[in-house]
Amino acid sequence: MRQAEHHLVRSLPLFLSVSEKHFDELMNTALLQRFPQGVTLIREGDLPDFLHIVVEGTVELFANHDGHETVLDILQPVTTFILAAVIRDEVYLKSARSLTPAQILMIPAQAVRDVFDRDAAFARALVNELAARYRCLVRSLKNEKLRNSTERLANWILQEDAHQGRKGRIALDIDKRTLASRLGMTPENFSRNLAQLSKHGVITSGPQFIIEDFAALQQFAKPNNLIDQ
Amino acid sequence: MRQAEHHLVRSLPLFLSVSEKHFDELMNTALLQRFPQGVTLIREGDLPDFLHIVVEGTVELFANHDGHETVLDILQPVTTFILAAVIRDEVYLKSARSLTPAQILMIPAQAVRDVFDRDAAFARALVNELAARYRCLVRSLKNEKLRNSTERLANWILQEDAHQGRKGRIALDIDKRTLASRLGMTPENFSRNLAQLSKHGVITSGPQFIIEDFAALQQFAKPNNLIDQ
DNA sequence: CGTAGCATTGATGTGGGTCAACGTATGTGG
DNA sequence: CCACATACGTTGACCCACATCAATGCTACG
Repeated sequence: MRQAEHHLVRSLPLFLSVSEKHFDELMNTALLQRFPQGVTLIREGDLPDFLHIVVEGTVELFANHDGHETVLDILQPVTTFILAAVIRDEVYLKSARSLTPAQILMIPAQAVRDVFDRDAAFARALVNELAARYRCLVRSLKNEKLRNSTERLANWILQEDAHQGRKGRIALDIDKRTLASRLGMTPENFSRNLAQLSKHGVITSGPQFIIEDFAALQQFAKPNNLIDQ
Repeated sequence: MRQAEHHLVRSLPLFLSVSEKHFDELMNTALLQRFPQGVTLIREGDLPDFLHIVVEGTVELFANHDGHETVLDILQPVTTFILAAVIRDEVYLKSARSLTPAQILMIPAQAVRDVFDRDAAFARALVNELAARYRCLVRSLKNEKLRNSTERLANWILQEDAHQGRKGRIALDIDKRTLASRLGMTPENFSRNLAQLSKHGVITSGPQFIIEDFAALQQFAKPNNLIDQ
C-alpha cells in the first residue's frame, strides 16, 4: 500500500486511536485492490473473509430473495462495510458490487477480530463505527418509510447542493438511473418526479439541476435533521 | 432491584463478561421501572439520559415526520434499545412507547459510557450487542422490501409456530391489530391477508391459527435464513 | 449514418392504505 | 336479564403511489 493511502486509512476514526503496532498488524495482511465496475465483491450467505473499506469509487449493497433484488445502501469513500458480519463471524446478509471502478481495502476478518480482542482502543473505535453505521441505517429506513419518492429526490437535491457548496447548481456525476435506484425508485419515476419538482423551484437541464427557488424547494422537501445528514 | 432481576440482567450477553465491580457500578445507579401501557418512554430528538432494556412487556419503536408515523421495530424481552444513541451521545432517532404494561431497566447513559471507557470486556460486549442489533435491523429491512404483506404474515406464522413448539396451532396472545402493525400493515389488510392464507394451508378460528397444510404454507412463505431469524 | 443505450412520456396494472358499513363479542347500567 | 355501548374484526368500495410495459426522443460513438 502506498504512503498516501496508509495515511488516509490511519486517519479514519476507526484506526485513529489504534496503537502503531496493532495498526501495522492489520495493514500487513491487508490488501488494497482495484475492481472494475460491476464486480460482485461479496455475496450474501458467505462467511466473511475480509473487512472491506471503500477507498475510492461507489459500492452498492443489495440483497436478493425469490427472484427479486433490492438496494439496501450505496456507499461512498471512506466507509467500512459488513463490519457487523466480521465482528460476529456470521454470514453476510447483503451482497456488494462496484457501481464504478473502485478501490477497496480488505483487512482479513481474523486479523480484525484478533486486534479487537487485544486492543481496547480499537474495540472502542469499533463500537463507535458500528453505532454510526447503525444510525445511518435508521435514517435511511425513516427516509424510505416516511417520505414518498418525490420528497426523497427533493431532499437529495438539497443535500447534494450543500455538499457541492450551496451554488444552487448541481452537477450530476453519475447516471440518472443509478441515482434513481439509489433513491429507491425506477428510472421512469425518477423522470416524472424531476418533472414534478419544476413546480417547486428546480430546473433541470440534462445532467445539471438548478435550484431556481431555494425557499420553495425547502418548503416542499421539509428537510429533517432526524432523517437527513 | 430484586435478586431475580439482578441475575437476569447479569446473564445477558452484554453484561456476562463485565467485572463485578463495574457491573455493580452500572446497577447502583440503574432504575428498574414499571410503566403502564401506552406510555412514551423516549422521544426522538432528545438526548439520551439512560440506556433502556426491556425486561418485561412489549415496546414499540416508531418515528414521526410531517404528520406521519411509522413503526420501526417491536421489542420483546430481553433487549436493549437506543444503544447507538447512548454510545455516541447523540439525539435519539426513534421514539419508544410501551404496547403493554412493561418493566424497563434504565441505566444512566453516562455510567454506560464511563464503564465502556474503563472496562475493555464491556466494550467488546457492546460491539457484539450492537452488531447483533444491526443485523436484526438489516433482516427486518429485507423482510419489508423483498416480501409483500401476505408473505410477511405467512413467515410470521411459520416462525411463531416454531417458537411455540411446532404444534401447528398458534395461540395469539396479542391483539390482531397490534400484530398487524408489527408486520407493517393495517388491520384491514391483515384480515384480507389471513383470508388469502386459507388457500395456503392456514385455517383461522378467532384468536387461533391452525396450520393445516405445513408444506403448502412453507411453499408459499418461502422462508429464508438470510431474512428470518 | 446507423445503432445502442439512456431519458422521457403515456397507458395500464397492482399492492396496499383509507373510508365506510356491518357483524360480533364483551362488558355496563337500568 | 335485557338494552345498550364500546371496541375489535371483517368486508366492500375506492384511491394513491409506484411499478411495469410500450413507444418515442435524444445523444453518442463506432
